[in-house]
Amino acid sequence: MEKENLSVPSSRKDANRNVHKIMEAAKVVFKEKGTEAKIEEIAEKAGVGVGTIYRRFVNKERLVWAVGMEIIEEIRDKQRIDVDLSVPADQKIRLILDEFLLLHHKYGQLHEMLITLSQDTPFGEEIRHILSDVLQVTIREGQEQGIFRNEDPEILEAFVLHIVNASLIKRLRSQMDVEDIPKTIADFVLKGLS
Amino acid sequence: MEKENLSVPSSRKDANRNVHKIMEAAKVVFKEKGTEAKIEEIAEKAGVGVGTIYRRFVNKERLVWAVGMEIIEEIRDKQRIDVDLSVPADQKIRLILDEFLLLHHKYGQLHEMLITLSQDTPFGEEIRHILSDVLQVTIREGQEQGIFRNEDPEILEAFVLHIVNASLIKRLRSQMDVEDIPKTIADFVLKGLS
Amino acid sequence: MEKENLSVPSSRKDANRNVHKIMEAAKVVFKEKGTEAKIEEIAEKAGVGVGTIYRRFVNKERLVWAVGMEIIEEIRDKQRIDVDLSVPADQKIRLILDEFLLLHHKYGQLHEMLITLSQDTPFGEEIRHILSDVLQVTIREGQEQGIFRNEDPEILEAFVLHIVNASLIKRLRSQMDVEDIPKTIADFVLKGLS
Amino acid sequence: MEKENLSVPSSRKDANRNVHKIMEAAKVVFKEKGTEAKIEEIAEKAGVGVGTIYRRFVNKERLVWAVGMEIIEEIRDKQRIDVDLSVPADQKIRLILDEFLLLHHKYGQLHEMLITLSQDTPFGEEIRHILSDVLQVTIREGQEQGIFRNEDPEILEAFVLHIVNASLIKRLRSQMDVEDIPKTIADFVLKGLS
DNA sequence: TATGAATGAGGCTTCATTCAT
DNA sequence: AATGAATGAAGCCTCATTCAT
Repeated sequence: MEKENLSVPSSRKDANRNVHKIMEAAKVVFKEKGTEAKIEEIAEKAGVGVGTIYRRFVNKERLVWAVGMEIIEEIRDKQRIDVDLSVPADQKIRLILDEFLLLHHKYGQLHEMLITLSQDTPFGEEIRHILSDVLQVTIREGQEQGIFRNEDPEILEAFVLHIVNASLIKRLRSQMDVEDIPKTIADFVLKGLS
Repeated sequence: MEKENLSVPSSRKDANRNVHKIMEAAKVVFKEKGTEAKIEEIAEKAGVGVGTIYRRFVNKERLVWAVGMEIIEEIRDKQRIDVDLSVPADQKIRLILDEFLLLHHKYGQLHEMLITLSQDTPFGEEIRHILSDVLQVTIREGQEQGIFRNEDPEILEAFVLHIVNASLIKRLRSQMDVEDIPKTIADFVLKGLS
Repeated sequence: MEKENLSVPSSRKDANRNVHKIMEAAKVVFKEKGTEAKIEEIAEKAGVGVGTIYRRFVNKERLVWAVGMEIIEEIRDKQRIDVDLSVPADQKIRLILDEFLLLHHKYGQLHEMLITLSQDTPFGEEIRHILSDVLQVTIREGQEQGIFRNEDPEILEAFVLHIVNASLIKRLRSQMDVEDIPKTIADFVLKGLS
Repeated sequence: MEKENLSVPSSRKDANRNVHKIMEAAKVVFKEKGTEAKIEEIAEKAGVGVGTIYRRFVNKERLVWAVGMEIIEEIRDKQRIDVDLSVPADQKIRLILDEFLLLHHKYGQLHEMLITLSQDTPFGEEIRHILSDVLQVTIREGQEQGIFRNEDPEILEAFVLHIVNASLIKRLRSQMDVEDIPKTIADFVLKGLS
């Protein structure tokens, strides 16, 4: 599915500048309040009128999707870099998880939004695919290297993806130093994979 | 915190029958739609007027809590039985996870509700405590038996609890037979613990 | 209009005892909250069920009327005693005002209720008549004694009645000692009459 | 307290036109039904949607305040003109009372609303102050001119203010010609002051 | 007859979406 | 094209009144 289906395209530069402002504002507000965030608040933070949002995004749902997709892509881009390194698969998993955790720190509530999106919407397939891609490649790599067990990579990937979750992190934060969390999670995941 | 804080108590049979009908309807509707469920819909499904719900539950939030607590207790009761068996700790973990998964199958969206509840409400502490109790005992048991590694039991328990999650299960359902899910999850968890 | 029109009559003693309990409770609650008072609160204070109130008083309005009428009659009875004394009319007015103020102290918000009742309901005529009766007699007396001016007694009486008002008293309370209020009001009224 | 606290300000012409329409409609409806008036009815009479009212007035209470304040100010403005005339204090009182009575005729139930407002809300102080201001100045003037007695002006003012009351006027209307009411009230008040 | 649980119309308020400027 | 004011359906909750026990 193309980006054009999410935000209405325009040839004007200022219009596209607005789309960008709206997306940035939406990220900030969705991060704090999740899908409950009000359109008006996003408009205010973006410095545009609500009407402008509706000119660019057919409805609230589409804006949510658009924001979700952008983050997904941000995630993928970072992971791509990790996956191209020449280190053992378990090292890569650690790196990928680190990226994930950074993004969680950055996007808060948005993670939940993505999970919901990936389940309930027509974009689900797309989102799942993007997120899975890099992880599965790495898992297969690990299996070939004999580091990971021979379970279906898709399934292992589902576990990994699921573990890197805002609510788990929140929970762990109350029980350990924040900087230890990535290692702890990676340890658990890698044991699960082995 | 006492149950009386959740539903207004009454000595009358008919009143309590209605409380029961409301709770059952709420479970069904919450299962489908989560906290977004409308009071009117619950009332209709319960076969009572909205006023009846408000007579027994101060507001919607309290009804959510009440339903949550009841499920939590249902979970605990089942787990208690497992934990008293004389089998190795890893066996118990498998059993406990089986129970969990059955309940997830039964309660759907309600799981998300519980997670949210356990984070944001005054009942959180209580809920976390109930859910943790049995698991931690078993984890400690496993550590004494030398089956599980010596990480802080609270942290291990957080992982286990987190993995048994509606969205993971939903995801796995699209990739494997439903009856295989419990074993797959248990395998992953037990590896993570070992 | 007869009392029977207000509370449904009953031959049973316990029923009449309930009417009494309800009326007393209603007075207390109306005093505090005015007509906004909830039936359930009155029932609770009376120690009866709401159903019992509705058995005796067709609806809330009738209960309000009944309470109003009873107070009106209490007022009249006290005034009757004053008016039969053999003192000059201005003395009597002072005494009558004293009674009024005592009742205001006793009944608070109910005074406003009576005012409203006397204007908007079929009982208005009756209430006005009872309240006016004694005052007008005294005013006429004063006019015959040459103490009061010869304005229409009904009109003078309207002024007197109006001045003895909960909100005025409340206001004065913030500016003078409570025990001085009756005299201050009486002074003003008597000047107005002279 | 500033007007901005009552209605949300806006620089747009159409918005302010609506605020005006809402206030006018509210005056009319409050006049008839007092605070019990329904928001929907006001919206309908104003020819706007309910949402429009809520865009400008945080809640119903604020709308009541806003209407109250506007009337209070209308009263004060008229009184200011009277008080600046060079006539004896008793003449001024007559004029001020005339204004009051005109406004009562115009605003009906709203008078009760103002009384309640001046007692129970954060605006009370402000309202009392505005209403008192002019009257007290005139009373003091009369005392200096030897026309009024030397009672505390605040107290005398309380009486005057209290007498000019919707319910008294309503009552008098049933007993005399409407055009005679102002004189009758003024006569009584001035006697009370002398 | 007395009880209090049940009812549901009706009120307040919110917010995604539309539309006039 | 951009704005933000306007809209109104829809949700939560209250409470006078009814009705089953």
